[in-house]
Amino acid sequence: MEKPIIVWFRRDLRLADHAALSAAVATGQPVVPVFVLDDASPARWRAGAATRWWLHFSLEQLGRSLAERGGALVLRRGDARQVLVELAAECEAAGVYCTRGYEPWAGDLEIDLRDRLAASGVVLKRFAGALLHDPDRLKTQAGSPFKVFTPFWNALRRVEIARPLDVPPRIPLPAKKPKSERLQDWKLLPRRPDWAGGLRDAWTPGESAARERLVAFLDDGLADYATQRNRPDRAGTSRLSPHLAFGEISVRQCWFAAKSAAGRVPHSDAGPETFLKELAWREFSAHLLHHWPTLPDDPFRKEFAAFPWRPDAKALKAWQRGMTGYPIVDAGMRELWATGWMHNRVRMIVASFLIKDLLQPWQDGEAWFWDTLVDADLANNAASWQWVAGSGADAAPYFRIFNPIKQGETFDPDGSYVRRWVPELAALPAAAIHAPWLARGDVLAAAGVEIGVSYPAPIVDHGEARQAALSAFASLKGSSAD
DNA sequence: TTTTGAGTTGTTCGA
DNA sequence: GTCGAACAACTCAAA
Repeated sequence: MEKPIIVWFRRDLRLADHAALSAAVATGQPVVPVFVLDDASPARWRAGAATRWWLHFSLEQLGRSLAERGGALVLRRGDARQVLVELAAECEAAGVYCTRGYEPWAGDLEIDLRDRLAASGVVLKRFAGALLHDPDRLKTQAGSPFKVFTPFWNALRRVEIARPLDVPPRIPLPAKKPKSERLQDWKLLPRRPDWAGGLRDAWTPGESAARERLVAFLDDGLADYATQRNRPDRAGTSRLSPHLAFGEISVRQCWFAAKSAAGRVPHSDAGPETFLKELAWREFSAHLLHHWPTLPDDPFRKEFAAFPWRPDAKALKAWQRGMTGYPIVDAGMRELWATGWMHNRVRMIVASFLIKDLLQPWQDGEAWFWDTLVDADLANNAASWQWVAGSGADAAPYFRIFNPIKQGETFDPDGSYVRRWVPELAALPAAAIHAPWLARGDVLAAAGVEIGVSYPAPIVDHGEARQAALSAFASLKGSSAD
């Protein structure tokens, strides 16, 4: 009897463009697909609550897709290294195949696993698949990793990106099927209270939904993406982020799909170009994290370690709950809480508000996003928070402080985004909705709004907060380096 | 080695 | 109302 190959699924919950799975099938040997619920990652970066919700359904889908092709997904819990060594012995596997991970702990974990498997004669093979290109092979002419996006982008578009692979038609079962735990027993879904109703309404996890989302976006989002992506009141973004975060669709599939769609939109390439650039930002963040593993915890620019934050549990709580008194900020935070996702433009606004208006450490915002986002991705999350804080690679300059009123008026001009997520302001006219505390008394009364009662008064005065932030950032200048 | 040009997403102020 | 400059230097990447 031929020895099986174990395919270790991680953040690559798909069958298409899965090099490890395709290679395993190509050996002609039986295949044992396994997912290990691994809490070996540092406690701070364990899967958050929204991530666990998504994972449940994504695994359910993956199991079904494998079964349709003759395979059977095995679920196990524990330290992945130990679990995989045991499973390999149990089913007398010849090898373990997986997609390489780039989180700070992933490399060491894979090497350790390789050594442990080798001790019992089992080979570990790692395949690329999480990114467009190998982070160790995209360097400046001087041989160092890029720290600035534009040259990174120029270099990325010059390299050849591997074409996506097809789904293997059949997944051959081993003669003796290894035991699997039951997904329900993992208790990934919330109960008492079941807060996931908004997530269920907003999302369909899984590979086939991911592919449908991509097709729908190419059809009616891509052409106008460059302008519409900034409008939280419209469906102008791709909404692919959670699917990408779980690897239900690969970034290479997205890349090539957008490129070929671009050829069909000859009048303008701004939309496709902007989308490719966004994929490149994801890539840039992943490469940064690969080369600077402390990115999620420590400021990339060391002088920011001396920043005079003013940690304040009440301010943080008001921000988390969407009770800051700034409608565009509160709308974003409530959209996040309800659906596990927030529009990209609004992410920048709420992050700028937490960091620069409330002077809360960016790590607190990062941790909240990590727990609440269905698309939580260590690299994107860390790099983006540091970008807003000004402490990151190629970051926003410190004097760039978003004005939450102006941002609301520009990107949610008729207030429909705010009305949707902050219903207590829904009856206000557009002219008043982004700064209700400035509205005339009769306008507020007619809309049934009482500032400080039915909706909070602004937690800070933006003008004053802006000045305080500018001087806080200016104070860094003198206190450099030591 | 030294030099040079450039650097995602903003806001405010004054002419 | 519109427009350009200032906001702050500094580091990066390439020539």
